[in-house]
Amino acid sequence: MKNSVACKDCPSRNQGIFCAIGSEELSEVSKHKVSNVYKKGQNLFIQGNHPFGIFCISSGNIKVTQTGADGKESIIRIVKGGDILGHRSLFTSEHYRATATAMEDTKACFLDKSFIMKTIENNPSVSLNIIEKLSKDMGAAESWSSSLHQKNVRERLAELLLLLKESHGSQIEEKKTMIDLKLTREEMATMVGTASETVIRFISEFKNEGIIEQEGKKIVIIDEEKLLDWANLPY
Amino acid sequence: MKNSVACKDCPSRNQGIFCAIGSEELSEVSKHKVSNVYKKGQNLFIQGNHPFGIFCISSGNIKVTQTGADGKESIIRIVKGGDILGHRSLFTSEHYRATATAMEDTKACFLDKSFIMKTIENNPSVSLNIIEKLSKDMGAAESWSSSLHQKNVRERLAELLLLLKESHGSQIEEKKTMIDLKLTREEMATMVGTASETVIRFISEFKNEGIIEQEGKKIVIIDEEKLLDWANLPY
DNA sequence: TTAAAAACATGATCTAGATTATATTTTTGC
DNA sequence: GCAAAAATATAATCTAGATCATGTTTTTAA
Repeated sequence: MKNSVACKDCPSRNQGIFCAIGSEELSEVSKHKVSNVYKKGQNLFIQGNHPFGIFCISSGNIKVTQTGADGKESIIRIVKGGDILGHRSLFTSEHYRATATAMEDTKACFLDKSFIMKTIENNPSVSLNIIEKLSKDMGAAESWSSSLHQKNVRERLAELLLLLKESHGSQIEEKKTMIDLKLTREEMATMVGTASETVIRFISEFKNEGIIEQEGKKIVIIDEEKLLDWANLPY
Repeated sequence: MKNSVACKDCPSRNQGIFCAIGSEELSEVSKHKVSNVYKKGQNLFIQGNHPFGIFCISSGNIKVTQTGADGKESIIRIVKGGDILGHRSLFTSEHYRATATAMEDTKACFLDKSFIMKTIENNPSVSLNIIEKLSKDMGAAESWSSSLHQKNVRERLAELLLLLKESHGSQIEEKKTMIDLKLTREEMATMVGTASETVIRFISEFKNEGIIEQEGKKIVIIDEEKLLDWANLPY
């Protein structure tokens, strides 16, 4: 409860699902929330556990991973400040299907189920925002799924970099956009569905071809055009 | 408008998102709906078009396909009677990302956007049902996506048959469940992400091993245990 | 600061499954 | 009812990318 900031002063306030509710209602949310800080590597929730509410991320990036039968991990989503987390399992009354891990030090607030449900029922704007968010995520998941079918690794990797640019990019100078995420090649491999060696190989190729460069642990896109070509996107 | 049945008499009434609303409100829905019949092969909507409302399927199966840059098609979902269709694109105000095609003669009702939005705002139960549905679909999409990463074709095909059994299975006798869908090997291939020849091969193997058999165009699962083994599911 | 552990890099092999080819069976339209 | 088209079947070859191996660099922790 230290580190606690009122919702109205949350850095992510106007991106979240509560962006359109009135200030009295927002202070209700504020009263009910429990703030928390997660260190890099800490889990917000674990696959198989029971959900009791949702998380509102105020800052930091969180990776959502699914572990298969053989223990292999896949990153299925990366969630950033302003997003909500854990809603899917909450609304289906299932156990968590995935594990959420802080990729860096992260601030998140927790809201319990009954309060969330009450808020949804009383605020159509909140439920519409949730519907919209789920719909967007669903579209992204399905598109990505068909990319997995139809594209080879190089194309998928190019597409991944473009998607990360959209979601986590920040322009650092004319024509240079940095992806604000520290991802290992191994982690990218689980997102693209390949071996880490293969990702290493293609990332090196992209670097040699002047498409990207490395700024410490972060990737900078310097030739988006070529990347778009390589990604072989429809429409 | 022939073939039109009141919502309260719809065969799919109690599975849909309107299952919990009052009878006066349901007759409102009934008044606003436009009923339609689609012949096998007809499209309900096409990738790239603009959505104006949602479809409530009263009977029949519909495949939702995405066409990639090279023109290759992938089936990303199969929707059956009782489900809604086209909501995702409607709520994100995007163009349709996929094409919906009747797999057999199908009855569907259309509800326009403004009416849907009004109904959601006035009926928390409807919005909760939509949230729940989207959450379920999202979970399925993400699980499947990580299966695509982590499993080989044989495992994925086994998993697909089990998923179709859940969604479209009907028990025809002790230990025999028929999948009520006429799918070609080619179509299964696009769902699993392989070549049709590969699906043909493995389906033949499953038949030889006494795991499945064919009833006309439909597949019957006769040894679910073995299929579960092969699918290599987690938990 | 320095030793151990991750992460990155690159080459050599190997294999699941794509592709190509050919034949048979089933379905469809006229 | 029959010809054409689509779907199924099976075998032979080929390749993208997995796996294995070995070395270097970077990060971490003590």
